[in-house]
Amino acid sequence: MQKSGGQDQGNPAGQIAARSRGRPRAFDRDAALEQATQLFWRKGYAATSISDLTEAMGIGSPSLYAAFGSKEELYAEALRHYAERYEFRVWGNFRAAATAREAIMVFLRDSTAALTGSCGSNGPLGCMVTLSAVGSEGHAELGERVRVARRVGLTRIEDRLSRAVSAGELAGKVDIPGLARFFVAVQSGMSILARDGATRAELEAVASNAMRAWPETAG
Amino acid sequence: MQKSGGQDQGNPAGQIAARSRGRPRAFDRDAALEQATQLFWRKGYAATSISDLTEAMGIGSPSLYAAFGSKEELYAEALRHYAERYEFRVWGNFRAAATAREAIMVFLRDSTAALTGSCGSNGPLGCMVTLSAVGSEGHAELGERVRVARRVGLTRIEDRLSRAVSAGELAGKVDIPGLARFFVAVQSGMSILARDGATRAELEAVASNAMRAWPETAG
DNA sequence: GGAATTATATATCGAGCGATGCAGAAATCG
DNA sequence: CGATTTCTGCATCGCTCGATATATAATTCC
Repeated sequence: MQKSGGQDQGNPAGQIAARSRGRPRAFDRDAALEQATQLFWRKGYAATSISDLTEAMGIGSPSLYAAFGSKEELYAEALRHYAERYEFRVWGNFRAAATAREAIMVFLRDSTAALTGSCGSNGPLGCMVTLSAVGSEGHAELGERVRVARRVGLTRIEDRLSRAVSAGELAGKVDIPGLARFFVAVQSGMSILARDGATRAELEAVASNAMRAWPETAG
Repeated sequence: MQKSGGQDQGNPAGQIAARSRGRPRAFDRDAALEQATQLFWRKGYAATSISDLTEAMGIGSPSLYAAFGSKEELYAEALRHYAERYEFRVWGNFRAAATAREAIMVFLRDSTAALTGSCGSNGPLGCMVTLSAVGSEGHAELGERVRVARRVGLTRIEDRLSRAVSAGELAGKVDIPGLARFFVAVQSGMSILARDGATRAELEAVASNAMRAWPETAG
């Protein structure tokens, strides 16, 4: 439908791309994308209008369409931006943890901070990916992207738990996908609690309770 | 804004109201409300248009406005309808359970069926109340109704757990609001998993894992 | 039957939606 | 410099949104 090309401004390593000719863009594309992301994050896809976006981004609609193509493409790029800019708050320490149990623990604990905005983030409450309902709103392609993003988290946990089985930290009979889905479900539930105004301390209690479900090592 | 009165057709006990004069309504109001409920449930408030609604309900827009007042009022009534028509699938056995532990267990187990449509329900996947984002979409009053509905579930569990403390089933030192919020979070997370296509068996595994977090009676 | 009352069907309403056409401004290239 | 290229601001496109005015059909009351 759209001439998808665009200018591929998203260069891989933050480098300034080869200078194009013609009039230069008058706004900071990344800053505008950040504003759009937060708006989609807070209000969802359907309830966010182009007017809302252009006002928050401080640009006119032709500039928006020149830089991002369409509302759908902008949302897709906002999802990418969100993953790059915010997900490390939840997954950063997860990767570095020595044991799977600690990994899950910091995953849940860091989530309490990220979801309630207690980590210095200026973002809205809850997780943009978890709370997105764009797939149910009649935008199948975007919905699939969101589902994939959700599945990434599940797979990360599954992989970490599988490694724990190999390392003897978990018994081989443990249902790894089931356990992984449980922890993902807990974090998803925390997103909804956060959006309803739950405090970080309240989410900490949820996380502590969830950790009690950790399988007995039966040592 | 609107002349809110209407005809108060929702009589308390399913009785047929005193026959009004004039031309009778040509459609079944409850059946139409059921259709509207399922549409809001599946697509959300913002993404559901009046055209969608009138088509699904099989009526013209003037009939919709005569019967329900406005889109917002229709959504509010759909929430009420949803609570009356669907919530017993999740909470019915909860009330009858002998112990708090069994109550939570059947609450989660019945949720797996209700959320995946495995209970003979023809409804969409997931919970309409849990997954609603109407409050973030700029409709504060509806958002508050949804938040209240979500809080009802939390309070039910809190009350049941408190009774369990009184009955000696749980130790007095247990953080009841925290434990209640944990189980609510698990069920909310199951709603999102269900909407993403999780099977009932997968949700059963989530429920089983969650039950392992039940506090030790330390007998 | 005739008057009064109420619901429906058709055809819109103004507003806002997502998206563009166009002319001018601002840069690079020769 | 002039030619070319690209972006921006203004105005607006066609469309759909939520919501109604109007005329007609269907019922009750007398």
